[in-house]
Amino acid sequence: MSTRRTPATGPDLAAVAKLLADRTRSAFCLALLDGRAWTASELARHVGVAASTATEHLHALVRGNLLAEERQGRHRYVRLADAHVAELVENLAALAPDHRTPPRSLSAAGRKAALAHARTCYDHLAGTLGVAITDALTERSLLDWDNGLRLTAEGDAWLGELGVSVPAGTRRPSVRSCLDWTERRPHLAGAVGAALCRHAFTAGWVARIGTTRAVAVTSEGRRALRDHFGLPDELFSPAAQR
Amino acid sequence: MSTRRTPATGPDLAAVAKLLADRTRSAFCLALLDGRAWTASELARHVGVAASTATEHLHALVRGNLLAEERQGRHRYVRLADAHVAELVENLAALAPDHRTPPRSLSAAGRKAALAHARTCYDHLAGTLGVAITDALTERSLLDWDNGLRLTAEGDAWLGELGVSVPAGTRRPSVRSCLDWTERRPHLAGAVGAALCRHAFTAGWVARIGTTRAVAVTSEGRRALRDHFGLPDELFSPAAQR
DNA sequence: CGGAGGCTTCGGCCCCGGCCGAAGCGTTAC
DNA sequence: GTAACGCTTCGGCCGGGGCCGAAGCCTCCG
Repeated sequence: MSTRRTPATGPDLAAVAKLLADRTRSAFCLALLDGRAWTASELARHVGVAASTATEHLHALVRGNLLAEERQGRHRYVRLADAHVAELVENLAALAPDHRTPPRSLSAAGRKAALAHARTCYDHLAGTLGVAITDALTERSLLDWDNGLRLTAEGDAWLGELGVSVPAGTRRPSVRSCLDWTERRPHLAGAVGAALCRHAFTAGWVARIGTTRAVAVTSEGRRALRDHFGLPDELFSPAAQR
Repeated sequence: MSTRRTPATGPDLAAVAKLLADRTRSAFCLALLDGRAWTASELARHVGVAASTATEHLHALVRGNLLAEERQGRHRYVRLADAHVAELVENLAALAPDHRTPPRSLSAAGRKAALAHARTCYDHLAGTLGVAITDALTERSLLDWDNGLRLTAEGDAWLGELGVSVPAGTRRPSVRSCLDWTERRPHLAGAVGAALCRHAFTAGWVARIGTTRAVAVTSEGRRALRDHFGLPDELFSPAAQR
């Protein structure tokens, strides 16, 4: 009965898709899009399933090479296996019908606003902040979208002056556009996006809000955004976050 | 019981993934990656399921906006909805474990060889041919991979001389790299890849083999590949296909 | 050394969804 | 007009898989 099927030539698309075809597992991946490592129980609590259920799902995702795991003592940390997986998840999210569920409570609204304002998306910056930076770079001709996204020569030099070093020689595209679902507009990803994000953290421009993927722009950050990107202070003042 | 779950914030990734999480549906999409429109019964026969089964799957894929359909008399033609979907399917295939099932028969081996040799991949050229063209463009500095894939100024001019017009002003990236599963190497996709493929067909460089997505390089095609890309004749002589 | 907490395994429940064949409808071909 | 053909709907079968709680293991902490 089961042998009726044709011998299944080509890659087993369905096997990968099946891993993401479950609300719980996809919620895990969406959470992990922040690029950090989560423990199994954090994820379980986050999506509201029993620990045993989370364990099984995580095993499946790790076996399928979508997640990488790291054991530390009694904790099991998982993160997205690589940038390819992150890109796949983004792709799926972009094609998915967005529910746009309105927040149920005041605190949820606050959390949502903070997330929309500035957050990490895998390894780069997203939200209003990410889009604003991307727009600023475009306006100053450091990025060029006309013939497919690319970094201009000026952009390359500008990065150097800023002291941002982009790892070279990898297969990873240096600039890539990432469409996120809160802004519905593309922002800068790829190796340059990641380097810029790293720089923003090490230079103290931004800091994580608690353990979420939302980030806050510091006062140094506001100064840097004004000086280096020409972005007005008000845009990222604490008052603007609410 | 079902209301225990958290209210499902964000896009419904799983809904899209579920559409591709079935061997039959994913086989449909893989077949449709050739960029052409297939009838429902063609697809049913192709993957070996009953017509009624195919109907239901196709409805699901159309409702999920992964496929577009077109009715003509008693036929129902379906094709991938757009380039985004094609890209998603490719992404999934790239992450999937490839079975590399050896062909079961001589004719199957022949078909497989023809496919590996030259074929369409959604709307651009793939297989040995696609990779060879991409490599030739790279070698002549018409494509630049160093800072993310981009078309160089020379490449832009070269396309114009060749008489290939690339539709401008769309959101689609002009050049994009596509990793296909037979070559395991990237080849040229995006708007330029599509335009080049269109040109190859209209200029009579290549022709479809029957109704498959495999294509044959014509004698004019071999001449053009030599003159314009510096590719040796032998590479695409009919004898080389086996 | 004992308790707490994180993770895992197992058994059992239940529902979802993929499959087919039969029957029916509409279009095309003769 | 009649026959063939493509597609669709429906009912029924069956397996896979997602969920939980209980019990157990291992690590960390006091």
